Amino acid sequence: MVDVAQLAGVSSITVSRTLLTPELVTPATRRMVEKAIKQCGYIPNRVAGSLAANRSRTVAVIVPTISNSLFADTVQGITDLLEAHGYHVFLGTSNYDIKEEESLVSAFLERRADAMVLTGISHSPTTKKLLRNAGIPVVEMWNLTPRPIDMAIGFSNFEAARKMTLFLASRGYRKIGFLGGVTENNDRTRDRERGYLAALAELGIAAVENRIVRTPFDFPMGGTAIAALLSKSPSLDAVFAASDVLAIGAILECNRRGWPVPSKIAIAGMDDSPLGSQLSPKLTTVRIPRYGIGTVVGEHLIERLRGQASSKRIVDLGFEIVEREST
Amino acid sequence: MVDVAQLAGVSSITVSRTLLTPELVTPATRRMVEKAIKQCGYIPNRVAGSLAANRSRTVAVIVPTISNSLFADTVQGITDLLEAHGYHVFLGTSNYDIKEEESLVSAFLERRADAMVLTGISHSPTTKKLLRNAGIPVVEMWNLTPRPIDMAIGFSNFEAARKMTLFLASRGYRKIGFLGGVTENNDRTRDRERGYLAALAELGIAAVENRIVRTPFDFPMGGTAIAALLSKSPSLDAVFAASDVLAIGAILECNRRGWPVPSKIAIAGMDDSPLGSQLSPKLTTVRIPRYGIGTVVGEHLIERLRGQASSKRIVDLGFEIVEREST
DNA sequence: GCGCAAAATGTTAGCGCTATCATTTATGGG
DNA sequence: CCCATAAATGATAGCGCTAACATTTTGCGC
Repeated sequence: MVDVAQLAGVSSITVSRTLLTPELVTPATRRMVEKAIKQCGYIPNRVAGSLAANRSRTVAVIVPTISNSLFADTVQGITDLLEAHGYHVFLGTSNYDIKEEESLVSAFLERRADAMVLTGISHSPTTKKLLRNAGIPVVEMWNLTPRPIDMAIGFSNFEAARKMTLFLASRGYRKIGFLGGVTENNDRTRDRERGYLAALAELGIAAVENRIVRTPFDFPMGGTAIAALLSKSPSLDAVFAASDVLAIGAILECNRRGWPVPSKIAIAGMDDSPLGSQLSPKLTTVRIPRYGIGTVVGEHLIERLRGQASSKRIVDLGFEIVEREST
Repeated sequence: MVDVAQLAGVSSITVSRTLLTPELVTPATRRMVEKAIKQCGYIPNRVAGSLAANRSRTVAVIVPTISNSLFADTVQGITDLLEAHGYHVFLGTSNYDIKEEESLVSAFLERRADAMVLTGISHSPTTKKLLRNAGIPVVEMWNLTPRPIDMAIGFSNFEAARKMTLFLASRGYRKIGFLGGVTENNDRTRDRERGYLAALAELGIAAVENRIVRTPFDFPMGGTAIAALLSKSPSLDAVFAASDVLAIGAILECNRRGWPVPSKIAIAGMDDSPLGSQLSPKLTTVRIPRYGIGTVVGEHLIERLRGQASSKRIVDLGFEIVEREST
């Protein structure tokens, strides 16, 4: 930077200002400096800048996985908004493990991220403590809680599952099974299971443990799980899967076995992944504002990073049941 | 850090050493310091550390997208290896746009990443210049080139497509269409198209432009594209899709329309995405060492970051044709 | 207990930038 | 043309850490 300054015949602080606050520099000077920067091939050192300014212009986002494209839209939404405001988004994946999440949070805090976005509301006590002490904006997304660390932006996974179960009942299905995720450390899938059970209770249908299967989220497991479910409870007339991945795997397994969907067994999913509408039969599911969560998270962070008190600490973005052919 | 040092009754450099090179500190002192760290809730400032040490213990990885789970395994492979060696992986997505890639490269260089991993071998001239001048290890992955910026680790997309086309011919198919990606800025899909054409030439089959459709990689486009292809060239007996996403979309469309696969039309894909083996019919495809690419990239980077000259600058990890039911 | 090498710890300077305040230069009204 | 004010630029210090070297302590053979 000193080289650039000399070449442009100004002091280094003017170079710094040309980069950070060009409106404070006379256009003529600015052009000189910009020319010198190009000539030197100067690449600003943001590590030094972050240290001096005590801010990194960096926001960390932690999602459980990127193997499943579920969170990709949300990350895109966050990125689109924040990059437009000069922030850089760093992505980490926790593999649905709160210990891994904790170590990511530490890593990002050590690198002085200006804000942090987590997926879900289940975190280790250490994670929560670290974030409360960090004094930076924190968003928990994809689920709601009355007592967020700082902000919660998402939708009620409980209500979504409850409504879908009630919807299945309204279509005449009574023996409704549940294909759930592994609930440990996954509050979204846990709330979805709770929603399913709550709906059954409202309907006066007894919950039966062997109508429930819990399995990791991947396509083959969806197939395995529905086969297991129907062999345990052959009289089921519908299955609600806590994730489209499982629902799709289940439909494909039914196709392979020649079981007609929905006449033998109705299948509903959740998340509205793009593949669902391509299957035969097309998948009934719950649409979630995946990209919207991202943009709203971004907007709130920008507000807070500008020092404004955020308008709302808890934002419910809702969901929508999409009835297609599989129910 | 000064607080920690005082509390532990040592100098700050000892605290630093306890964190960086604990083997240089007496166990007793180490325990004191660790206790003091815990007591203070001290979080090391790696921004300052990076500035002082002139290294960030950070590796940047740029992939085209995370919406398609294709690259997720590779990223996981890189991450698994590098985290084990104390490096942190930062992920960026370029959306198949070399200008976006360029700005990501700048952003990562400004943050002084210790190494950089790019997907593919097509980059803007500025990107290449920046990276050559940066003096850090650079890997281009998922494709090969005789003249990499620094290292290339992947497989020959050309050969993979050529072999698959020849394979289709060996099964008796002669009128083979091609479902390609958008070749602009995507060297992998471009090489795959070239491989398809080279195979046709070897077979003495004339390439026909209306047996080729190029489309963005998503499931619905696979369906649209195969319908378009068969309406333009109804006599096709096979289609080779440059990506499983398209092949899967195509098979689902055939299922919807009641077109039997492979008896009416055979369909082959490439990438071996997990969904392919769940479809009816199961998808014939090319298996690619997705995770393996990641680990090999990681290994080579570690070597280089330790200052060793890398064993090889170009690594061909190969591929494998997986014949299933769709051909 | 002495001397010496090795191990452990400390001192100092400086990484490259920006915040803060100081200074210089332009602007414009009387 | 002067002075008050604003705009533009500069000097200086310091962000929190580690590299490099300096010093002290320990261990050990004799």
